Amino acid sequence: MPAPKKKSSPHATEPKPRGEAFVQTVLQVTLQQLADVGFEKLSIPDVAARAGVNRTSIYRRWRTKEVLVRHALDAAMDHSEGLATTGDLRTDLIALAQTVAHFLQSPTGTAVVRILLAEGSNPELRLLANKAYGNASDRAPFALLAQAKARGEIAPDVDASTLLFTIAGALMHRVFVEQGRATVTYIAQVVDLVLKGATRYAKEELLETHYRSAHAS
Amino acid sequence: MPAPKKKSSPHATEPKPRGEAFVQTVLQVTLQQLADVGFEKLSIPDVAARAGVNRTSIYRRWRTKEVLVRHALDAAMDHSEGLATTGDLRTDLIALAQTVAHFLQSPTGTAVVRILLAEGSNPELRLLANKAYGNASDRAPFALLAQAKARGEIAPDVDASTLLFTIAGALMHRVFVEQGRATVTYIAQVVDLVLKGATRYAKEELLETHYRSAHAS
DNA sequence: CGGACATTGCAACTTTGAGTTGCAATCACT
DNA sequence: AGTGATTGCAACTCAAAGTTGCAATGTCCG
Repeated sequence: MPAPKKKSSPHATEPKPRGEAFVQTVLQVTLQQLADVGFEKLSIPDVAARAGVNRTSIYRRWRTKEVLVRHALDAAMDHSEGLATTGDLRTDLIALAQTVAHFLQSPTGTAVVRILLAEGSNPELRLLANKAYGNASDRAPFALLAQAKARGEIAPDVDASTLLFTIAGALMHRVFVEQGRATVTYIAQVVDLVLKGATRYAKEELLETHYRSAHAS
Repeated sequence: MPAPKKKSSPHATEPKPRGEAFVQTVLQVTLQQLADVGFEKLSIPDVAARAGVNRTSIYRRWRTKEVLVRHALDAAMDHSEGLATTGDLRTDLIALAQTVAHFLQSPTGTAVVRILLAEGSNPELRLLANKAYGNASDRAPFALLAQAKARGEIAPDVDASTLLFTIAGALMHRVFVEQGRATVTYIAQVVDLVLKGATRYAKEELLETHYRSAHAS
């Protein structure tokens, strides 16, 4: 008997009655609320009201606020998209930064960052938020930089995490502190800054350096 | 409301009774509490208990939590230190970043950032937090960069705020997301990254660019 | 010194909002 | 149709914020 599920009977022994829609609605609203008012101000009665359901029903499924939020975040971060790489470092970094920016500006991302910053305690929640945060950009970025470094495209003494976190920090500052949009233009500016440096046009100095090293050997 | 201080006697018309010490204690504790539990979880009864005073007394002076926090922040950001500049851009930027990092890691700074990120609404509070944030580094940094740009030390198309906010964002990420210390080493790394760029050693490409621009037209 | 004024503390009260429980209504699936 | 599970509803408990009247204490000034 084809049992992809848990029960042997072919008919749905795991009935997804109105319950499934219920769960989805509540988790959705929880995320929204999380982004809007933050973790601390989020309350189950509020979520219930906004979701158009009764508090009691929520309390019965998720005993506490923490559990509810955990499940909401869990459900929200299932879709980890692979990061397509073109081989051009600048292009790839911009694409990556766009992914991160998109995440930061989404309800989920906002919620996650708020938890990360405000919930210094609550190790369980922090862990989950960290997971969600890391999930948005996985390990791929590090591979990206390792390759670039192997190609000699970036300096060997540049720390990959410093570079990535600087970009991420710039985006966070843009979105949350300045409360501005992280446009493609802005993202490109940041990436270019970090890649080429602010002093990129001091050609004389660079040439000098080159000649010196060329003549030295 | 302002106390009726207009007395006929020329002596201390602004009496500082036990009230002054009271105010200072409460504001101090408020700041501490703000950094410890954040704005949302902060409650006047808690502050009262921690300050060893009665809630009622606090309620009478500051009607709401918002007012109390506003005054606490106001009192905390009086000392704006001038930024000494040496003329060397890298040195000055590192010094500046250290000031910012120091602020971010202080109770006041933590509180301010938490408010900035969590209190997207509350325009009044946000405004004050912004003021406190900006206060940590005033306009001096912009002058710094303007001078460097005038000297041709940095590229003319580099946006000053992008550069500064990228550094600030990197520090915020370090302190709040990674929850690590912003050491001098790390700060120098970030500043160097932003100034020189990750691709600083790709001499061939830079030379190529130079030759092209030299031979072209 | 002493009396008026202001400030703080104290205790009891009201209010608000989270969380709980028993029961009726509803839906799903046999 | 009937049975079991799920949701809604209404009334409750409980904790903590905020309020008020009054007593106690300190300060100022004649």
